[in-house]
Amino acid sequence: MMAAGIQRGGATAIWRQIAQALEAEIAAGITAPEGQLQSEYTLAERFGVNRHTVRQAIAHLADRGLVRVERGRGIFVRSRSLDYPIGGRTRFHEIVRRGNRAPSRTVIGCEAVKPDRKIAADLRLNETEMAWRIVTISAADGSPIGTSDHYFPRHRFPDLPGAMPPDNSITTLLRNFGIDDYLRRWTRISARPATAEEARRLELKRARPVLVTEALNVDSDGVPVEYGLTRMVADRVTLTIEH
Amino acid sequence: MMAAGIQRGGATAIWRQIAQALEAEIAAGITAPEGQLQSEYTLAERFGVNRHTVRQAIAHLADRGLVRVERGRGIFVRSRSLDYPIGGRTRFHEIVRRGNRAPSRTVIGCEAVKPDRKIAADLRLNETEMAWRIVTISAADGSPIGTSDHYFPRHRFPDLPGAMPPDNSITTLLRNFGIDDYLRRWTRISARPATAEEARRLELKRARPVLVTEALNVDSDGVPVEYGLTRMVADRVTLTIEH
DNA sequence: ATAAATTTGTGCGTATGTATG
DNA sequence: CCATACATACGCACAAATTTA
Repeated sequence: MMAAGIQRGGATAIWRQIAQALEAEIAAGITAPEGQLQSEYTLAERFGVNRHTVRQAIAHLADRGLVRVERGRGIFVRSRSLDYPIGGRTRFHEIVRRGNRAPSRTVIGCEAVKPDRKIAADLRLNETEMAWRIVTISAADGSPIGTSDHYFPRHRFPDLPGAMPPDNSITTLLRNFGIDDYLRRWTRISARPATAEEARRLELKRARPVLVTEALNVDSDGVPVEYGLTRMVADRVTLTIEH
Repeated sequence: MMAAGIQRGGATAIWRQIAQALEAEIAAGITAPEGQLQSEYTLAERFGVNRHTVRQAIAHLADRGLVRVERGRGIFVRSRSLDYPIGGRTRFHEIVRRGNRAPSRTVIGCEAVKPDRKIAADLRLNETEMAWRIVTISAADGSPIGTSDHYFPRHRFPDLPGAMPPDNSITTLLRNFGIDDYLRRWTRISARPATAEEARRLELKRARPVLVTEALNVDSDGVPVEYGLTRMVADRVTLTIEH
């Protein structure tokens, strides 16, 4: 039984000392984000205490959002999530760069479709008009952040697939059609577990929750130019809004 | 085998006709929100098609968020979720009433606590200052929408528990302390599966996702008066933001 | 497909030290 | 000094979820 720096009968409770020790290890990067901690049993042995005492410490860390406990699997370090400000000018590449991470976007599909009624209404398309749908995966430092369906009115962007810039930036794409600036008019946010397909795209092992955001972008005249349906990995982003 | 209005070899695929038929039934309220659809096998028999064809239709409805498929349990109609606008003046009671539903808030806990460092910083409290924490459950038409931890600086609200209005409205509570108006400065949004305790409070059967929102409210002088941590049932609300 | 092993969740009982009245 | 309450800590047993063999 190695005490491992634990002081019994001192002023601070044993479980608090353990919580502090584990927090320090996480802060120091000894246990990486999304990495797994030792099991409760192992930690109890290591600190020379009962498993309940370790559990008390872990519960405290979980409450504070530092770790995530999964029954039957283990204890995992929560990765510091990307701060994703949503506002009138929301630009994926800018946001990720501001978080000191490298943005990238992959196009996994591009086709002309007859849009859903609701989407057509948002884009002010009539029954016969078509839309381009571009399906993408966005990542920060290579780790997938979200997958999006972008809809554009086809009549305004005749050869959209050919105008796609190398970095797949929406901002650059719209600029190629003479739209120098665009604004986000509204955003709707909900959440649900990822589907199997989404889990595959976003490199999730299980059906973790995704934040589902719908947003409408308009040009400087207020005319809709893009409708986007994005599913973001809830564990990897925090949406922020300044009012 | 009853065809039940299905046209074979027509212009529209059979699965689309089935999807439309089911959508119409949901819209007409024949299957209530959160109610269970017939099983895939039963539907297949009813429409006189193969179960795979029904599955195609159901998958389409699930994609559009009209139904939720739970393996081993069945197909459930998603209840039309409450539109919850988030902005500078966000008031729970007003929002729910605007959705033509009856708001209610239950207090399940009220105590003086030493706030977390992060919360203390947001409320501009020093190490020694205490905060009131009021734990509530908010509901629309009796159906729980979310559960919140509200933090208030104690020095500014000496006898806060005694000043709680009958309807537990935060707006009225603050008015009782001379704060006629307050504004939301920012909101942070993430999502995760509900904990067991949250599932109990929110009347969820399993760990469905909750939208976790943190928000800071300030008075007309910009001084923080309330920090709120709310966990909302993702299936029952859609957050909306106008930019 | 099944079984075994691993890991967390929960409950009960016991014991100790500290603070309060 | 005693009674009570509370937080802390340990031990054992089993349930439930997940992974591995």
